[in-house]
Amino acid sequence: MSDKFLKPYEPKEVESNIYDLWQKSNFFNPDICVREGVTSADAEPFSIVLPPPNVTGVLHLGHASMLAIQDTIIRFERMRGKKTLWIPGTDHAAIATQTKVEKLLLKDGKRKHDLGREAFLAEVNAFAQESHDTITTQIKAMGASVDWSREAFTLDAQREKAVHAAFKKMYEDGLIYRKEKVINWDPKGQTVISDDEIVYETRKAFLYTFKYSTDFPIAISTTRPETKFGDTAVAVHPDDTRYQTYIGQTFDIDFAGEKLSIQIIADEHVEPEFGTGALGVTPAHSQVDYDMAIRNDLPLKQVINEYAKMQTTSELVNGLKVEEARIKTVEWLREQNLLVDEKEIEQNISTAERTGAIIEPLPKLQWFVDVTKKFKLAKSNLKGISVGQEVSLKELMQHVVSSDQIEILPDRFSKTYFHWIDNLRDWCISRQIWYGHRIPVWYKDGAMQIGENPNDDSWTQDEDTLDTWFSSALWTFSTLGWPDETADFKTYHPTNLLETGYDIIFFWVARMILMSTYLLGEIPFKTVYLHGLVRDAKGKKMSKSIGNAVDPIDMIEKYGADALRMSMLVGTGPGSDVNFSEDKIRAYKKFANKIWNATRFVLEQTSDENIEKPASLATQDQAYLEEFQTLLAEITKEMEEYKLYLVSEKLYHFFWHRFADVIIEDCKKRIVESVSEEDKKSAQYTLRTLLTDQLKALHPFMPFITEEIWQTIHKDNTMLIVSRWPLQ
RNA sequence: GGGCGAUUAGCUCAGUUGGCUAGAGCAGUCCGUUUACACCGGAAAGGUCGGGGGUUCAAGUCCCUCACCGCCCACCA
Repeated sequence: MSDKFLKPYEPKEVESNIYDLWQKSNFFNPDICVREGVTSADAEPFSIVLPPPNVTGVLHLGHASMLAIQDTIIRFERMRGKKTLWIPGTDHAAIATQTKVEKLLLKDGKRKHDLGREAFLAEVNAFAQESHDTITTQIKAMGASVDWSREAFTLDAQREKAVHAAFKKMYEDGLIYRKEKVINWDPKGQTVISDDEIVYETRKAFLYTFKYSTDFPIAISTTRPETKFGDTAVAVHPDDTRYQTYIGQTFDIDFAGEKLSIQIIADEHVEPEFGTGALGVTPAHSQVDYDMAIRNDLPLKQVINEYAKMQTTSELVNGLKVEEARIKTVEWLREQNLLVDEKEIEQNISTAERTGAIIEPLPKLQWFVDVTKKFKLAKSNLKGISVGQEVSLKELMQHVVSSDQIEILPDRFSKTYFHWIDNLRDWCISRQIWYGHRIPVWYKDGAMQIGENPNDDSWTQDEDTLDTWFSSALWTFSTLGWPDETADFKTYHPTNLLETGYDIIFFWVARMILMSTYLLGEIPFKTVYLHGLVRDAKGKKMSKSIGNAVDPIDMIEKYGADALRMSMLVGTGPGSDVNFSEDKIRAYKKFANKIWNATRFVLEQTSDENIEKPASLATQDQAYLEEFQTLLAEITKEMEEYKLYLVSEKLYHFFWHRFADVIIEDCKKRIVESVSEEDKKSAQYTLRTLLTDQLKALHPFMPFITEEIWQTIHKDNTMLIVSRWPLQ
């Protein structure tokens, strides 16, 4: 027996060595597994793409949980003999990374526009590289058996090729278009953002009721009087008896020096019970009003610019920030005796996810993906939709989930998904930032070239970049070499499992389904496993600014990666948030030590390296072995259903409370008392077999300690990582 | 306004398709260091499974309802 078992288990001394050993073996790469004969060439493939962490900094416990779940599943399938591929990578996370670097530069007094596009991007790339390196180290520390030879980045050359190909096809199918529309403008980030990047905040606001002028017949209500300089209509409900006589009339008004031409229109969307039942329509500065303007053919009048400042002919507010203009306007209304009422109300205000700025709706020329337009599907492996069939992107997204071609775990998120699609508007994909995939469109004298670089200086490329989720949406197949027809793509797509957080179901999961079904006529993955958020001990969301974020590396240093992994897995079902508990991690460190000591005892009692199966096993031993096999059968089924929260607990329970507490104690007695040589041999064989099989069964969950023990026991250069799952 | 989740031992949480005396970690009580393990073992204690109603031979588990907490979505300005 090795002397190392005489001391308590010390994860720090073994983990990095074991990871090196795995990397040297190249068994993370399925091609090597086939070459070395541990996986058969015609084995069933099993693939997962790692949700690429943003290169904005370091990994948090949520990532640790994600890596633990995926690695456990991948290791299980590898041990079952499948051709197993887990692709790692990172995400450039356009807005998030750019915002982060801008903040860092500002500390040195540097601004992005002073640097210029090229120099600024060099700064961002340097930051991204550093962040990438840290992330890579962390992924390794968790024991993740990803195939590093296939690592990808959402902004590298191969992924750019995919982005261009996707953009081109969508443009040619009329699904990508450029148009001036009212969009969500982030005045702080100086870019448009999509509907999904808006975060609503509840705030107190005043609802003002007033008339534009003394001779205007209808009072209107608004929380934003300053936008009224841009009004082109007043809308009332068609059935509202109070205003029938005015419908269709137009009023010319002097509103604090601004000439307004207000049409009275009828629109179903006006709520007669709210305020006066009359709505001042500001088509250029409200999404709702814009839609109303389109329906009623109203003119747009922009009075607020990109810096959230007024641009009016009214001297009263021109050049002021919107908040100042609001105060001025209300003062003016009061002086003119036009203000009828003001009251405090609660209001949902739109803010930008990344910068926190209040969104200013503005009319702007942007690129969009049309989600409702019908087109002919070019390729299809989808059940229920044939090649050439007319569908919309919305319908594709709905169909593959409602027809169970994609299963979402837990199931309740399917409902959330469908609801999102029902409310989905066209996806704004252009951004006025520098970091990201530049829009693959080139202009020259009014001509446009789409998707392919003309490589000619007389053409100018579009200044904007793409929404970061555009490239992420291609991830399941861009990582496999698409648009090239690679062997990897043919073998590993669709992927088997997508494991990610429920908070990005719209941003990412839905967009991947959109792109994959549209471009390939294939689902991107068969199962979506959504994990919850890791919160702090009190249930608060972890964040760096609050200072309650826990670094997984600290936990690994203290307790070992195996303990951290187990603590993230046991009892944590899909979709439920977990509160961080250091006690829980500590408990699994003790478990690792328990495994260590039980091994020591078994080795002491079974000194021969290879214990032969005795001619006859004691009845009791037979029962022990059968008990474990029964458990294994149960566990194997649950693993296939991704119920890791049950399996991990059951393995823990069996090892400690059956094997250590009962079986070892029983065998110990029989070996020490040695009633008969036959019975002793039977007990020894049982101990050894149960230990070995449990090491195998525990390996996907606690890969380091199990491999370390395996390496110590076996001198034949075999590795636990590619040993066979012990179910007979 | 709509939808969803949670409510189980002092604390943090499991409980798989309804089925034997409801589990784990931590905290806490008593005993134990005769050789696997004090990062331990043994024993005891602790729960009207949020309230109420219903279905069933049987409910923490299914249905209805109420309460409280939390999350997501939404064009009442």
